[in-house]
Amino acid sequence: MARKSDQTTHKLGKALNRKFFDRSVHEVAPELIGATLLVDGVGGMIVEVEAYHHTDPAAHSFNGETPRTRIMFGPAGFAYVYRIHQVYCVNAVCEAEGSASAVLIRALQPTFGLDEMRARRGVDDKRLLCSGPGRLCQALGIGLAHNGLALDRAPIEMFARTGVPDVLRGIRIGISKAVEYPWRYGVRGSKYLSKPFAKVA
DNA sequence: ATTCTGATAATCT
DNA sequence: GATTATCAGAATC
Repeated sequence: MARKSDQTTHKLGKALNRKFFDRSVHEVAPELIGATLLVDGVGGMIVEVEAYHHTDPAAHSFNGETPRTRIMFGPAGFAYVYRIHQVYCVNAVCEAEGSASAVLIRALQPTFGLDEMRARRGVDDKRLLCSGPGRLCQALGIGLAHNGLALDRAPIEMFARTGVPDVLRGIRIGISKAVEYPWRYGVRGSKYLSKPFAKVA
């Protein structure tokens, strides 16, 4: 059921390499807004992310390395995938090896492979394809098999944004610790956010 | 538009 | 046995 508007693409910047991620999460997270994430050619523009720092009680890495969080303690530029309830979430590991910081990818604006995403998700509404960390993993076919994969090698591709979008900042969602840290970023007015941002003056 | 509840499984204590 | 960086559907404002 792809309509013409579904096939609209956006301009892709240069491919992101590991160097891009080897900086503070607080620099990388806002710059990922407007970038593009594809897995096997399916994906879209990132419209919402959250930063998790190793000094942050809400981060999985806060209490030290465990088998699950091993990837977060490795070098930057790799995918950390974990399961929560019945879905998966993807993160981009940032900063130097051992810093255990990552950016959670929370929502995409679907642009490539709409039909495949609809088939995997079992819904038709474009707004429900990738508007949430679990939804976008299902739409792109991401699972535990992707844990530890490099973000700059097949099947994963990431591209820089070509312009600077209007980026909003706010408090993170769905966590119970360090609730007040304003480390969520998103595109102002996007229809594809997992939740609207609270109004800010 | 906001709030709630149950599903369901790996991980850690 | 407790916890969880979620989702969908239902109920209520």
